[in-house]
Amino acid sequence: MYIEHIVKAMTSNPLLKSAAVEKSSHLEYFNIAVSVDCVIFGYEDKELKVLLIQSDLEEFSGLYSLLGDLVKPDEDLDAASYRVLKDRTGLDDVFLQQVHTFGSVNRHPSGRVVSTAYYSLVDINSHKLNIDSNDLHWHAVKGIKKLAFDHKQIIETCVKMLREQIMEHPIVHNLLPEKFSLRALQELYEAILGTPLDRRNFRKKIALKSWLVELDELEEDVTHRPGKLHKFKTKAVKSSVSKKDKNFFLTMCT
Amino acid sequence: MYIEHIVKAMTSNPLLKSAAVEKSSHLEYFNIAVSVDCVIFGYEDKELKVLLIQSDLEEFSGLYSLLGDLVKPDEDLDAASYRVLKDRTGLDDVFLQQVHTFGSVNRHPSGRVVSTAYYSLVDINSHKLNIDSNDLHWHAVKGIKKLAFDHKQIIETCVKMLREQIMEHPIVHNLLPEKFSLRALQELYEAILGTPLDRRNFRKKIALKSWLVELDELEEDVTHRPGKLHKFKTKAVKSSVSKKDKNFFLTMCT
DNA sequence: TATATTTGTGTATTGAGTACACATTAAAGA
DNA sequence: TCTTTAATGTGTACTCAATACACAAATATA
Repeated sequence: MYIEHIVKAMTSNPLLKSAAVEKSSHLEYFNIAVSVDCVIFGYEDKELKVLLIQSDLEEFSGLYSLLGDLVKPDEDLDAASYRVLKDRTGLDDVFLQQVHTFGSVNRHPSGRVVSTAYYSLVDINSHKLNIDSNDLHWHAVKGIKKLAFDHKQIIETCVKMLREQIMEHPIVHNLLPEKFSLRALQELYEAILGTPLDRRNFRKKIALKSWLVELDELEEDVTHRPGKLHKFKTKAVKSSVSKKDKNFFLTMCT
Repeated sequence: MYIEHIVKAMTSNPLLKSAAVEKSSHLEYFNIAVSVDCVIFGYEDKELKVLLIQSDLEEFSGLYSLLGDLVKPDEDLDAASYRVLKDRTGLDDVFLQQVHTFGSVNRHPSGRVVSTAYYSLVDINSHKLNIDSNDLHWHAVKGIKKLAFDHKQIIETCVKMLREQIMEHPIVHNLLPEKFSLRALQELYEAILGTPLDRRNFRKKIALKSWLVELDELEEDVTHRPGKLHKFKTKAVKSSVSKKDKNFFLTMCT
């Protein structure tokens, strides 16, 4: 993994070592690397998945880690996360949301790295998706046990954020094909929330959002009564990408 | 301001400059400084205030900025924010909440600094509060115009977060004296939310939270009918400090 | 044509959010 | 001490969202 190579290279760099030892110099304050980690969620087989890569750090041999990289000196923090996403998946028309910054001293075994976590939702079956390495794999979030670094905690934090946001914004639109049944949408919500939902109440709630349009088409290849297909309104999807104002708290007493 | 001195010192450091120029070296990735900025809120004269310091950067002469500092190589990110708070105010028993990390390339004129913002609520009139410098002043949030760096945006982001959280958690407890009237509490909420509230509905809503105990004492020194005094339950206050689980989103259909 | 499986729909209940008005209390001043 | 002033303290009606829950209609398959 790129970031790990670099860190290894740096911590063995005599210039840096001497700088770190030279306590009276203010240079020591630059001896912290800044990185981004992307929690890229997908959805397959009725499970929420996350894209992980085999760690190539000795300390974490056999473990997986998130996709991340050091931020370049002339690169905005947000831009770094888009670059990682683009480089790793070929996707660049997806929203990325900053979640939290992790900065424990010992979170990285090879040196001090402060990392900002972003999450994103991508279509595992998109034709645009282009996984660039055999080391990359989709893992069911539920089945994740031990990961490199503090990446398990990062994923947990992002899942929490994701759960908070899916009822407010139609961000899940690219976890499904363009046309989908309400059942498929409900299964997706259940997978993300990790809890079963009542069908009638779920439909009522979704209808209230007016995110969807009902099509004049039916599911095919199902062994039972087919459901009507739906798709997201382009308007709703756009607003989910740009809308950052969470003023749902303004449900205050007036 | 400490952070600004250091950054000035570093960007004039020939060692660093050569490292930044040496593009083939991975050392360049350490040429990003990591800092924290604390948005320390207070409450006085029925206004939400924030603690600012006069900037000593030439570029920002005459402007105020937030309290911040570079993170030390052996210091957790969260610990750095507590250190800044403690050094600047003498307070160390206050919660600090991470809000967002700001990482635009050009946000700092003297060099690349990625900064994580935290917010905190402190009692302006606490006897423990010990403002260590004459350059430090409380400013009404509403009246803030131009600040150094992107600090105005940082404050806006933190105010947004604060507004979201005050109805979920009793975090405002140290913006008021131990004993206070419901009117005083309401004025505080109005100041934070920037909107008037209905008295009866506010009381109903607060009562529902069971954060308060009603005392057998009345306000004094008021020129009208005195209200009953209240205080926060210690239990409620403790949970506001530790509680990080925002599962209010679990109001999902079951 | 019977069976299995899923779709599609509605109502009753509860609780929160909101709008809104009047009697009570204490202090201050005439 | 009586009147004025300015705030406290309280309850009801309406709307809307959240929830629990059941049955008829549609399709595929055997």
